[in-house]
Amino acid sequence: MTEATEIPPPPWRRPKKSTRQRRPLSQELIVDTAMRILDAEGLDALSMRRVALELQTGPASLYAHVANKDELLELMIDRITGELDVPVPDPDRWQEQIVEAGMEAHRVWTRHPGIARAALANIPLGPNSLRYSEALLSVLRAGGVPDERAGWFVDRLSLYVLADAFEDSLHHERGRRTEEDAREYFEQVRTYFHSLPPGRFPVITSMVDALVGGDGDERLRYGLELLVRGLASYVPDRPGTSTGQAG
Amino acid sequence: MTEATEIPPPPWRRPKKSTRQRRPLSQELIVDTAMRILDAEGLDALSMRRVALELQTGPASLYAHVANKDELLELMIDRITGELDVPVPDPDRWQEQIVEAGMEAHRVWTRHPGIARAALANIPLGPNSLRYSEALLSVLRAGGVPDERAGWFVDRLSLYVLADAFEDSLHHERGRRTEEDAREYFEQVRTYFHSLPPGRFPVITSMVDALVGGDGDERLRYGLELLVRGLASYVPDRPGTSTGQAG
DNA sequence: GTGGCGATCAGAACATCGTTCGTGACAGGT
DNA sequence: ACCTGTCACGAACGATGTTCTGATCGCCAC
Repeated sequence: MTEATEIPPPPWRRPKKSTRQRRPLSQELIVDTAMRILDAEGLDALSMRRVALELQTGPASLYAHVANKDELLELMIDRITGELDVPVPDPDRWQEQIVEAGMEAHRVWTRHPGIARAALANIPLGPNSLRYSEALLSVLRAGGVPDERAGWFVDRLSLYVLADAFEDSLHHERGRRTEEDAREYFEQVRTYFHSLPPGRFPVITSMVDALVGGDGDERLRYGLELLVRGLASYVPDRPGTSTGQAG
Repeated sequence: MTEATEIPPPPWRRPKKSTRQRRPLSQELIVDTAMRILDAEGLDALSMRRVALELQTGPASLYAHVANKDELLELMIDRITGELDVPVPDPDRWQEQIVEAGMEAHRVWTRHPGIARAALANIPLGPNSLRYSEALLSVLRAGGVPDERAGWFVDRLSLYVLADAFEDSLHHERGRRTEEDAREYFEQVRTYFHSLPPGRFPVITSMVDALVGGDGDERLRYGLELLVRGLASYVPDRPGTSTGQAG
């Protein structure tokens, strides 16, 4: 009948040393709870009220520890950035390392659905973000990329990765949740392309398969490879190294 | 006392031929009004209530002509896509043409602040979008890009351009509106980078200028050039053509 | 000319949201 | 033992998108 986890402590059993009876409610606890909601139900379900409810309190209580929802999101973003593994620079594999870092970053961002949108709103300056940027720049420098090219590259790279993650979350939001739904949606697009008048759209109708083929991961990787190969075209040749950029 | 624009027509002066006394309220009129609000005050100010208010009616009236806000946004997006100029394929200049097309698309999207976010949510299939994709694919085909590469490329390209426009609108939303604000913000970031401990962030602190230099347009163009040069590395050499992709 | 019908309009309401106001309770210093 | 200031939180404010329910209007058949 009674739930073991819910009953309040008996009044005669006052905790000694004046431990607060009220739940101590800290910024960290709020972020914890928000992360749990985000991961389980997505950004749409993450409201201040929802977090407060989960903590069995009112919405106003949160504002003592967090300025507003935007600040809460920023705190969450830096925590997520801490999940990113940073590669150890290997001069001979810098292109693969960048591509793999991009793939992994995308994996991490989509694991917390919708938050990528908030990550686009600011230049990431938290400690974890700095650590991550430092690592990527090290990989590029080891690869012989000139500084002026490398600096902007990490900016463009993370913009691209975040955008793809955000796009995924938007599609998710629009009902295309499972891999099956996505396939079905793509199939609709394919048949629509096939139904177009070839006279007016000669190119599209002649390359439908090239347009709708491939899943999200393949497209993501392709874009990363475009960026990296583009960057490689700015790298002066080192003796004894073949970058394979003319293919 | 009485305002000339507000007084109703006198009852005895009934318009002939049964011209509707009520404003005829059509889908096109709704999109017109929504575009006006969007351009003047941004996506945040664009609510169904605001559109209805502008049309001197209630919010519910709009739903007879538009399924919901998402559909209204889609209609606006296709109309905006119609503003995009399409290049005439020139095989010798395809790389510049793609870069310029990207720059111009970004200009158009940022002219309607915030709407890029909605454009990311769906594969664009309206008539204007198809016309635009057809044109870009023609440029790529003229340049000798293999179909499998070209198909995904337009997808990645528009993702990148839309993401940059969306990012701009987010920064705009966060108060960094004028060119002056942006410069000030960048200056803050520069001094923050300079204040970092060089022991822990040797790479970042040694290339601050390369990180924070340049304005939005330069960065946008750089990313476009990365993508195009990356794509060029997949294009088989044509005799008598120098693509300049090495160094 | 007139009656009726279907499309169009719009007021009110519902369930949300982020955020703020004001009040209450508790802890620690004096 | 009182006082003070910080923290907690119910209630409320002004928004939002959308739906329900009538009311109203124009057109067409008769």
